[in-house]
Amino acid sequence: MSDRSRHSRRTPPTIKTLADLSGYSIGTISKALRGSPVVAPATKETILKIAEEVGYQANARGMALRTGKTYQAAVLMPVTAVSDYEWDGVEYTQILSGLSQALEGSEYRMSVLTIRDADDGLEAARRVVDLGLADGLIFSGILQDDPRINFLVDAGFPFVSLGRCRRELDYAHVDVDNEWASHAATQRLISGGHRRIALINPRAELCYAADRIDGFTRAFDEARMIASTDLIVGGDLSTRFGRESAIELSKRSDPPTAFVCVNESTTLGVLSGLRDAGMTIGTDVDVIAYDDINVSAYFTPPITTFYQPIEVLGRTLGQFLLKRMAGEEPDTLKQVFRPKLVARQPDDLGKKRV
Amino acid sequence: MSDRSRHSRRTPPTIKTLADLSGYSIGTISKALRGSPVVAPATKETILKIAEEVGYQANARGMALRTGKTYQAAVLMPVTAVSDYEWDGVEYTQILSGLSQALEGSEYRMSVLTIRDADDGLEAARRVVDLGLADGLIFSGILQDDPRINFLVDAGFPFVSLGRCRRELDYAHVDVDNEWASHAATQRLISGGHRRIALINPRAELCYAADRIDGFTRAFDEARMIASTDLIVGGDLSTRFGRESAIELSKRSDPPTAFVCVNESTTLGVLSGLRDAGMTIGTDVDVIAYDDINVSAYFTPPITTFYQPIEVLGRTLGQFLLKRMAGEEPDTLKQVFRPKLVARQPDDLGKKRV
DNA sequence: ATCGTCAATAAAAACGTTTTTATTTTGTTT
DNA sequence: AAACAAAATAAAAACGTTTTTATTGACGAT
Repeated sequence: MSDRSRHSRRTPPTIKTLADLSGYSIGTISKALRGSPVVAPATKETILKIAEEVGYQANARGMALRTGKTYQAAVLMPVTAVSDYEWDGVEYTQILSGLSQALEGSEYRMSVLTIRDADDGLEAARRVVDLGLADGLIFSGILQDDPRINFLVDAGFPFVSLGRCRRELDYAHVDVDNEWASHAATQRLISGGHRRIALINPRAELCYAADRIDGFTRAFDEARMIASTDLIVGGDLSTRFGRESAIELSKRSDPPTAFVCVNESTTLGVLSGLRDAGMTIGTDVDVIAYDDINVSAYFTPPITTFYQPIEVLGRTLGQFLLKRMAGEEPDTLKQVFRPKLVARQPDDLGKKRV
Repeated sequence: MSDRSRHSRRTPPTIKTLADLSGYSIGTISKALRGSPVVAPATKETILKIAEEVGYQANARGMALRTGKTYQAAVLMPVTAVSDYEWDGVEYTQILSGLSQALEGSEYRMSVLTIRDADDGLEAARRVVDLGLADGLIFSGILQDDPRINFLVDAGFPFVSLGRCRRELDYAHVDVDNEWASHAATQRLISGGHRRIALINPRAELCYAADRIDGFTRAFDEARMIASTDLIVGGDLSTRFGRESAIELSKRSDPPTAFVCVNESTTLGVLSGLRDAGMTIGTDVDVIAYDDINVSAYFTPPITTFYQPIEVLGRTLGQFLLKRMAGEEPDTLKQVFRPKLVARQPDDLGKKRV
């Protein structure tokens, strides 16, 4: 044991080692290991046994060179240059975690490329495709007309996006039903008697910003009311943005009585801003959030959220990507998740105040 | 342009293309590209010009096979199996971000391997070394006697750890001065008149748990007081753990008047737990935290923290790893950061209550 | 003039696979 | 028994590099 491990550290066994040991040629060894049907069952068994014995592990670099594959799945992870803005991207831990679960059994590993913005993302996607850095790609932060999607569809390169852009293209994706969630949150507040509702939204270029506005206005339309579109703000999803937005909006002549927030980071900021503006949650104002890292329950006070475990999205992304890399067509690889309502407040202040 | 790009999509230029185009042999091309001094300056220039013209990019797989290098830096990222526990690991986004900044100019890319616990981590480290999955390794969550460090030092494999174990070994690392931070926090509370101070700590196996206890007790020792070691609790660093600990500790016959928390996740939980226990921060109890994702300012109320941008740790990890992979010895590649005190509360309740 | 030295380059080997093509063996058909 | 097909395996080529070894030509010293 100690002897073998010492030997194997010296030079790990290759296909050639197996050839010498078994007497078969390296071609036959290769076929046996890959389970090709042309090799006789008895031979295959012998070879596998020897491979097992010497602890043979295929050399990824050799395979990569010959096949042109990398056995890597690349992920584009957004990072912001602004350094005092650190909640940003926390959900990526969950995505990577889910992704790695999906990739677990497969022979694929995960490679992370960081990007600063969408242009940077396109650049990275180009590198992945042109240099063959990976066999498949995952990314998020989809724009309304996302250049990465256009490029990759055009190049025929396997990818799965978290989010969908608004162009009619056939590609694999996973998404949260933002239109639905935003509609449900807004509707809940309208039912609670609210008329002036603020929507704390992502930047307008992002596709799901539009989805959320759609759901928001639909809820008002259905109630035959005028949507408070003047209370929609968009920005980076930082805690600071949430805080500043809340303070700003509260100062208006006709301020909101309720907030719909797009993620937990902004929510924390909104709560902080409202506190400073002298507003008390549940007395002066209601807040509904989208819960991305499951800590809304611990906010002061706990607030109503829509919850969708991001890890599940990550896992689905991984499963879809594996299928896509195996050659499956994108048309069946599309899934939109509906987050679950977790009601922690009545959210009916609107009634009480009237 | 369109024509060339179409051509390059067909078959990207290789060293052989350059050989044909220039009339030199592939060996000379290779040497010219790598800047070997044996090739004549004029020749080198010609070759580089042609390479530029046809947009030559070295094939990573070919290089990898020949050199045995992968040009990948692997990161072990911990993920927990428990799914409703999602704050966990948020700081990894920052680490990856910093790391990628350091790797930016280099030819190295970043590969992420997820691990469930320290054993899993050792397993992953073994795979990286034995299969040559990467040229260097980064990991955190160091145990008091960490098997990964022992293994990698023994194998002579380049790595940098975030955190240091307590064994006398020579290896590159980056760390936060937890002993100092914990001491400073405790001392501040003692100066504020507190005697019964709780320490919300990580699991005891983790090396920095011991560091924090050391600093905690040292502060008491220096004040010639008995440390409230009965108020030290350790656990996973979840929000739930913070909350449950706070509730539990508040119920004791001799409860703490102050808390020192190890990260923001537990802090949020502690605040939530204290609220439920009917305790008001700044009136009944003081809390000092270690700020990892820069949101403590938005807590209710904002609390005093020790702040160390994790991205900086990540960047340093990357810089050290590059040097280590370039063959530099570990003895100069060691750095311990002292977090910065951000005082947001007087933390002197102990005086007022007496 | 001849020999070695040096510089520049070419040629060949090697890294570990997979895949294509060639060869051998076995069994079946006539 | 000859011819052929099928099955099993061997041999060779290829993927794109780097590195080692060989070759060529020019130059200076004898």
